[in-house]
Amino acid sequence: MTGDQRKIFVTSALPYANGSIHIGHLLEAIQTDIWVRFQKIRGHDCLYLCADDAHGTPIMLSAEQEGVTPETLIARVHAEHQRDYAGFEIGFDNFYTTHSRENREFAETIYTRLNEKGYIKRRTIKQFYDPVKEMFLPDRFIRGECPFCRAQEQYGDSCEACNRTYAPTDLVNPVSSVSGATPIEKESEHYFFNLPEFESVLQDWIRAGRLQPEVANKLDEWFEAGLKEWDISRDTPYFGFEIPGAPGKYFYVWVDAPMGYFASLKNLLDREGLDVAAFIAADSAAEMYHFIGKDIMYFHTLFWPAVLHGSNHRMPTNVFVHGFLTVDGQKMSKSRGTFINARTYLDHLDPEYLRYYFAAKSGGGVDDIDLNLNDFQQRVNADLVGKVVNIASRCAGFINKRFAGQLGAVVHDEGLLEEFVAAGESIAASCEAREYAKAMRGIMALADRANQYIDRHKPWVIAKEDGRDDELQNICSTALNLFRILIIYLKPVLPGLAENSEAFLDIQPLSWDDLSAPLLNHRIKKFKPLLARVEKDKIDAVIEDSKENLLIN
RNA sequence: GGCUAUGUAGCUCAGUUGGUUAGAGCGCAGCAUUCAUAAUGCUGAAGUCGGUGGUUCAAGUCCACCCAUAGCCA
Repeated sequence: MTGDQRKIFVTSALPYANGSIHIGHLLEAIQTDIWVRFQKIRGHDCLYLCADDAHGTPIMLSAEQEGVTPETLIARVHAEHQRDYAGFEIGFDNFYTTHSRENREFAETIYTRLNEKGYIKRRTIKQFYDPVKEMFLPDRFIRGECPFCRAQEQYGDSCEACNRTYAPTDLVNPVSSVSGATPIEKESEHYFFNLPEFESVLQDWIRAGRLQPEVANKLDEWFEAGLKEWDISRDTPYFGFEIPGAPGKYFYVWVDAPMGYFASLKNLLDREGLDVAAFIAADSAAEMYHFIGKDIMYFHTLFWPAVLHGSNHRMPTNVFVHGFLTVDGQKMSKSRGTFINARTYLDHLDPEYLRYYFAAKSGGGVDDIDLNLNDFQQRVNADLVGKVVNIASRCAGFINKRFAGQLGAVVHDEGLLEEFVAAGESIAASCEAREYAKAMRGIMALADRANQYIDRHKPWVIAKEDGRDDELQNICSTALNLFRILIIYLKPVLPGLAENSEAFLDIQPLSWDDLSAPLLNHRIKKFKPLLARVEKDKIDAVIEDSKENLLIN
């Protein structure tokens, strides 16, 4: 650990304000939160921003269906999202909304700059229109027969049966899913962002950045196919920000969504009397990272960097792409009860289990991650309760009962303790690279070493022999110090376990700097179970409740 | 349909630029132990590395095709 303090800001993708947070969202939020907590515990200045993505047609229509204003809807969902994330110990520095004053300012100034530089073009296009509802229809609100395989009830952009894509006008017998009317084609003037003009800038950015190889490969494909202009406007009625100087035209939700990262940051910094420019100006020295799912790469690796560059802002330092979550090897399914909402999980299970399990399976790549429920239970119990917490559990009794909670004065095995401290380097490197699975394997290998150490010295035998009190005390104290080091390493993943452990050891919050200073001659508290085991019936209850939610909705 | 990925022991995953008998954890079996939330330690069984062909002295690792899965096609 050096004195070079980095200035970093990090985001998770904005959840859409039209539904609940589910474990798929949490995969990303947990991966991000672990990284942020890791940076903080290492002494860096790191901010974690997120917000609700509150605009677009689906939200407008949902609000209408409920008979409330979109503002009412998104305020309710915002509160719910905040609560759910907090339940999983996601430590946002700010969780804001794209429907905010700050975001409107960003959208307007960025657009105005792009327009002044000639990056915005206008063109009239033909689009499906619902004559009953009197609105243009997004592709997913048009349904019909697939032109290729003739499957019924397919969306306007692609067929779920044969997986092919097409234009909504190709659908056979199209129907508006808003009103049931047959849509008609209608002309409208749209605004386009001239993405192709940024090709060389983006190529440079990609070469300079350190994108994951899979991501770079995908980008190559898009470059080879040729970049296309991006339609950034939508016609009224639309819930969003109106485009300056264009009455009745609104920014497409994906235009102002990433700007929401900045809005959230600005909202936070304004409260603290700090200037957002230090983070977002073209010459900013701060690092900026986006954690996103593989489905929204295009927006974050092409549109967003181009928009930033075109409007005189800095570009992202990197974009970290992860895969999707499957449950027991399959897509999350409402009927199987594996479409698990954050709230449903929290009703029965400790968030730390999921945090650990996701960490144990995150390799830093774009492959999908499977939540295997059986493996989940066994892995969490074996690793966290059986290995890590057990170290404290099996030594604390001796210290408490025989030495009134007082730790020994001498480290019984200096070499082992040094080995634990030294392992921090590679664990930190893995965390930095988001290879949490590797980090967890390293930590569990240390936990094995600690248990072997206890087995080798058999405190329960020494305890029965006269005149060996110092030895007993020092062995148990050493093991507890090994445990303390493991807790430092696990703290970004398991803040709750860390907090319980700090209370048990009766110490201040641990940080990476505490590694090399062992606890000696120190009085600890009575040991209480630091983490309960995962019970099978609780997992079953989550699945059952997830099925029930299906019936209610 | 095109593209980018993924497919390794029952389960979840590692496998660097191709090179001796393919690794780990969980689970399982046996033994030991009883300090600990039936936790721990030791030993062991278990894989024709998705399939078929090919390149090579040598391929889980390279090439072609095929199959399955995920995402993207703005």
